Amino acid sequence: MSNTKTIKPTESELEILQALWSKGMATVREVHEELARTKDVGYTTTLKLMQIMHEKGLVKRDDSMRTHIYQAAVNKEKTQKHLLSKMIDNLFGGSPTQLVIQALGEHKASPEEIEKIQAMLDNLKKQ
Amino acid sequence: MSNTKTIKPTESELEILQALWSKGMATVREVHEELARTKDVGYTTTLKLMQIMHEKGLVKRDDSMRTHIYQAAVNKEKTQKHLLSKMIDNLFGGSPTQLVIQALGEHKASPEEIEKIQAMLDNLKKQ
DNA sequence: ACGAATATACGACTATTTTCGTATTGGGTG
DNA sequence: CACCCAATACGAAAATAGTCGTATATTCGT
Repeated sequence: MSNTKTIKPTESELEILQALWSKGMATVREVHEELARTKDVGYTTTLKLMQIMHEKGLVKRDDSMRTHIYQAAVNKEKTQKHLLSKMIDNLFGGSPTQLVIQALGEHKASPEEIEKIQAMLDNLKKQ
Repeated sequence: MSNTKTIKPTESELEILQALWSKGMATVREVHEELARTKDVGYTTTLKLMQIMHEKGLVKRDDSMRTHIYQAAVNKEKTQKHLLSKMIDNLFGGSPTQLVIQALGEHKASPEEIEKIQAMLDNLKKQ
């Protein structure tokens, strides 16, 4: 009960989370410059977004200094799984298998990767 | 190519598309009753949504009769692949394998489904 | 033929997300 | 110290999504 807080970052929030996941810790400026590479957006927009994310608990920050240092407060894998679930529900009629089949059918995987998945499946079958 | 149109249905629109994909053709009433099974929403809300989707070109309809008949105007597999690709790029560093692993790790698949995926992987390896 | 049921159209209201302008504050530099 | 730059705070507009009430039209049963 305590957790299971609905992780539901918006599209823009996800972009910021990605930047933070890859950087670990970062200032608003750094995150903004990362976003600005692919998107035309103002600095204060990024700032505001990150402030809102802080209120929502999506990011943590150290504001003991004038320039605040942010980091993600939500786990990357958890977030991935959550959004994956959403997609499975919304788009694949609740069937993870359908999603997997589509993903593998469309996007080429190397033999090594295929082995990796097969190993995982073998493992799953044993349970 | 008439395509390259950004397929970006909202969450509610996706629910409706799912109903239409499974039914092929359906009235607003039929779609609404499908949605109402899992969601508390008014009939006119569903109607309005479907009208908007019609304007956007997400659905087609035959309005030659009083009760209009709707059907999806976007292909299911294409939509799935499109959104899947986006997610792989945005959230899984471009690695479909990572996505597959997450999906299988979180969501239980039945032994039959596992077999199905394994068969597919075997097939992929042969190429 | 009339009333009930059911359909569409459409406007408007709410909520959420995204955007940015402007004010203010804190430091560093000359 | 005075000035300038970079940073945060904050309000509010703009854009998008979702909701539903109500008006109107059509069909159907009796």
